Amino acid sequence: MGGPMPTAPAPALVWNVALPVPLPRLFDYRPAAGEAGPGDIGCRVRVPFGTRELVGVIAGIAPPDDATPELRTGERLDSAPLLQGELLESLRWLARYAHAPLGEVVATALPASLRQGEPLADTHAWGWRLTEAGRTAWPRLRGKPRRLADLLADAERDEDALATLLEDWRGAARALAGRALVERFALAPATPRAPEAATGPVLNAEQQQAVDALRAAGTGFAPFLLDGVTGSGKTEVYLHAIADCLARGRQALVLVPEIGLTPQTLRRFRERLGVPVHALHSGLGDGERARTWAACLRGEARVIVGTRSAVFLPLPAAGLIVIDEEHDGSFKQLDGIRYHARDFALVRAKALDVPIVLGSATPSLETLRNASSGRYAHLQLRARAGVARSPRVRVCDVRKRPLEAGLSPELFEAVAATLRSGGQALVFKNRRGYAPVLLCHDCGWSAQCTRCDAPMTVHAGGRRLQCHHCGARRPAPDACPDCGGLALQAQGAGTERIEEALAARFPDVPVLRIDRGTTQRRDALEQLLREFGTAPGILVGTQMLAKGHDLPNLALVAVVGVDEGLFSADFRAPEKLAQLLIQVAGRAGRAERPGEVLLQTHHPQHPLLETLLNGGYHAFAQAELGQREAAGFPPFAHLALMRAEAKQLDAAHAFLHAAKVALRDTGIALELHGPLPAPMPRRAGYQRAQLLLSATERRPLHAALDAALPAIHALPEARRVRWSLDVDPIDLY
DNA sequence: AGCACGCCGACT
DNA sequence: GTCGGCGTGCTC
Repeated sequence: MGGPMPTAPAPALVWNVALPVPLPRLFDYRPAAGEAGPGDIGCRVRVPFGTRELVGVIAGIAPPDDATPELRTGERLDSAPLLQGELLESLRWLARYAHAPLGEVVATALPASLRQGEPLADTHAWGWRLTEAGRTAWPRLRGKPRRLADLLADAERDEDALATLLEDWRGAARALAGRALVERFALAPATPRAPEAATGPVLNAEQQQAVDALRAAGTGFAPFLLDGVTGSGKTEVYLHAIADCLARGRQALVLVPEIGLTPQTLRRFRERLGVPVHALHSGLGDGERARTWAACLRGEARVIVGTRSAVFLPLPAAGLIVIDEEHDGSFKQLDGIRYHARDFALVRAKALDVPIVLGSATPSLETLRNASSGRYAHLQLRARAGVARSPRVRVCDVRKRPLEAGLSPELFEAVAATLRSGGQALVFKNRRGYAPVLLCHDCGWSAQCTRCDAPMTVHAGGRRLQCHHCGARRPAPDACPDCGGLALQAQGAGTERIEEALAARFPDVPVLRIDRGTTQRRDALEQLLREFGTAPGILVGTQMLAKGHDLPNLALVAVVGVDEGLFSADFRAPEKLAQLLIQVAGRAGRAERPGEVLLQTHHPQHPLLETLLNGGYHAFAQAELGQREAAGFPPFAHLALMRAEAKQLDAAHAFLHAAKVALRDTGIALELHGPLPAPMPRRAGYQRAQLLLSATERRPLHAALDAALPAIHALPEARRVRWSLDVDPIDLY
């Protein structure tokens, strides 16, 4: 550069660091000590960034770039890479696919403690023992500390053992540790206790064929669709495949939907596999999450059952990936980096060169198409395993019928008959609250949220209003704010009102409502269902009840909210409704007697219902794929949705318009729709608009985004809005 | 995204 | 006379 003498000699190599900031580039640092080398890639570093300090991951090493004004130094935190080989490469793939900075992708993949720079958790189990002082003092102790000390006087005990021997021992342990009478010490690497592997039921012919097919495919990358009706025993097939994987000394990862990771599921895996099974779900604390992550990285965790985020676990000895209920919507993350765990799992399986099994009774249309095109091997289980039989489905035409809380006389009668015969009934309505709308019968006024373009939902038996989109709450008015009249009426029915109506009609049996309002905590649902038992009774609930949790005495499933799903603007609504109906119907008739399903609708002749009922899910899927092809929707087109929100609608529009111009200027052929107002144009006080990108091939879509995004990031309009890009959006909302 | 710098209103 | 509003500019 000529000029004055440089202050420090330029290092031979610098670190290219991925930082958790929404800037689409890496940042260069030089090591505070020593030389940068290829072994640093995947290690975390703590670096100064502007006025603050951040933790990032070394994504590369390179000679310093002359254009970079001045280098600052960073401190390496790991002696060995945390992200190595396949995982780091897969995360790079995800960053390119989502058009997101690698640093943000890495930040979503790492557990919080690692993201903050804490050392890799140790995976030791912990034991407790008496100290010298404790040996002398314990006979003088009283109460719970005494009982703990008694146990420890016999022998050192690990924490699992203490938990079974003495309830709430931790308080006592902490108190005694404070007086230096007991101490905690590290045991060998944690091995959650595993019972002896139990043998499962004998497989039926189809299950055996599926297991054989998985075996025959070998150990390399091979995607399978395990397409099996509810109750056909998909889990047995997974268990055999996992056992084979364990026998080869490899790790197995099982992804399940958010509500699928019940204690029942875990118990079944633990009992049958005879190895420790690690669970990873949103209810876990930071510490446990970090320990599971470390146990995976060290290869100590052999089987991991987890929800969406488990797809980011390091699997140095991977042998198999299973995605249960692959169609489930909870595999798609809706904020931040919008990844789809099923799709990312496929990428990882390919990179890891291991088989992957996608299981579902109602596979997504994308997956079905991949199966029929031969990209996935298609394994089918058509028969219900064991004694269970398929339920009888009845469509109940409610046109011109008198409804009470949205329930028809036929529905009440079916519930009554079920209770008389000693069974349980489930009434399913996909709307929580008391009623979806509060309406003035005199002037037509309805309660709207002040911050969203949406009506407020009536709650608490009519006393409270709540917005399901922004969470706003206020008491329901006694008189109409517009005309002062007293003719306010709750219109329509949610689960609360249905519960009320059923409880009034059937006062002698328990009526249990299950929705987000009644089950805040993770184990609350378990607890409620346990108390509900198997005696005659009525369950009322939303989605939450569509699967999981065995209800052996469930004889009737009545679906009340069918019509809302039939006429939704969302192109995936028919698919979601069909999956829901099949899943809910699958809940009935698990025991010896066939169950009954009642669908209440104003549109008994709707093609979706006719196809689904006469031909089953696959007939529906065929028809729906035809519709998607005709309309140019996925899987026959690839979409990306650019969303923008701002206090002023103009700002959101101006940004999206500028982005559209930038995309068009790339010269790459692409369909651009918009900017359009979002389906709910105002939410939580923000005006929202969107731009839809569509192409028949994936390549031009990504090429155009790659070419245009740097300019879009730099747009002056971008500073005045909050914007995001969702590649392969799950819905257009 | 943070965070600092910078230039205009209602308070001790 | 200051505390603080959020516009805009930058981060190796």
